[in-house]
Amino acid sequence: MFSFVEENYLKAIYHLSDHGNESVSTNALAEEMKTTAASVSDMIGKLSKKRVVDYQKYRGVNVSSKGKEVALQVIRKHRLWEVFLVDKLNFHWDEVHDIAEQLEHIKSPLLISKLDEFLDFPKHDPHGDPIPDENGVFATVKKIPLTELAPDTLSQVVTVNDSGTAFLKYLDKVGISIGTKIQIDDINEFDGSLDITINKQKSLTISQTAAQNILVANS
Amino acid sequence: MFSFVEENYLKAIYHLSDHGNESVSTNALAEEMKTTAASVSDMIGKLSKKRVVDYQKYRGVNVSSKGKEVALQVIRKHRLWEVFLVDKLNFHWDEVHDIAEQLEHIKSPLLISKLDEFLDFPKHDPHGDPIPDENGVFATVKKIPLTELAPDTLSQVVTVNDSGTAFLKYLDKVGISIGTKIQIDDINEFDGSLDITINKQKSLTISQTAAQNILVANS
DNA sequence: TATAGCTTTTAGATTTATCTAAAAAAAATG
DNA sequence: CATTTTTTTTAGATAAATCTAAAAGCTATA
Repeated sequence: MFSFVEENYLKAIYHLSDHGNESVSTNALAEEMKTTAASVSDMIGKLSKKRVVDYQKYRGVNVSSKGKEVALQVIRKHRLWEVFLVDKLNFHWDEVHDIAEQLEHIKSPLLISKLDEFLDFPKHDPHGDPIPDENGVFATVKKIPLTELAPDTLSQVVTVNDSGTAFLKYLDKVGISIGTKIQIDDINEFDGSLDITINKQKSLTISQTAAQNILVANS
Repeated sequence: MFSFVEENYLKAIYHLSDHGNESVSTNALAEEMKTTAASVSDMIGKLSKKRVVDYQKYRGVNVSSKGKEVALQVIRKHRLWEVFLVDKLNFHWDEVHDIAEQLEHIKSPLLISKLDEFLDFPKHDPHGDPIPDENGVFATVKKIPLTELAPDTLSQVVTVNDSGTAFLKYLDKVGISIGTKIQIDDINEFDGSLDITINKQKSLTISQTAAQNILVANS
């Protein structure tokens, strides 16, 4: 079993190593964990003894395959709890990180599988980040512009193309953010604008230009 | 702020002292916490310095008014999470204690107030224990036999009178347990039997004898 | 390639919560 | 009421995670 602190280190190493692809320096990890290089050295030694990281002195550190598994389960829990907080408790997506940071350490595989079911097996968190399954596998989804989505198909916003302030401000105003669920109700042929429903609640019309810049995935 | 361990000690002292009414011996507390008297002595000294317990050497310990507040908030969180686990995630009421024991330490007042709302402001947990409000106050509810409940009023099972095996087995079979929400739909005059709906889902008829032994509170 | 400068590790302390063993205080009993 | 028994506290150690300060190892460059 791993302590909260050990889990947080594994998660940080996983992220900083770009999903385990490159090794992480002690200093980079110290900055991420808001601690000193000395503390990081200590902890890496400990994790290495537990065989969850690969480590050689002065050569940086990376997650081992076992460590990657642990990190992915923590990430899975974090993201599922974020979905719960936003979808069920009506938190805004930018308020949930710190709470999920605590909830991710709750130990109970049954709890997580029941939570997953309760949330209807979401594939992305409210920030649009993918949620690994119980085996640590990310669903591969292809992102398409909203203009290419088939009518009456439920999708979820994954990214936006145009990250200019004006566009983001517009999205915020109409209530679209990453993770928002969108369905196309009708296409207005004369100008290509779309009548859509967001989060199964609010209906509105958006221009073809806006729709081209909203990337969605079938959810 | 209090550590998980400190919160657990305060909760244990609150319970063993019968809601703060009598002082608790070091040994009793050691047994409850599954630790040694020496560890308890240490921790009591620490809690005393933080002014959350009243303590004189060799005289036992009790929660101070500040400590009682802390304990009641932890108890509130524990019981709300139990309601969530049973009502929303379909756990059985006897599986939830250990998970709630972890969830009760999550720090976020906003989370708890939103959870409370999401659960529809429950007054009792799935074991029938009352849930203190945000000020640590227990709702005073009067328990009445189901036979005396007004029709179409939502109530919640608090206790049962007849604790014989046969009756408990019957309740289990029809899906009634402590915490179950019950509404009376109709009273059959000729034999006093009741048509009821439980948890806003399932309808059934129970005998007058059974109803007399089910104690409910307006929820 | 020698060395200055940065990174990393080690050494030694500190804090929190625990332990065992021993001492001190209180309670029970003859 | 003295003494045995039980309870409680103190003393000293341990393990986890952290810190500061100093030593050791890399690396870039002059």
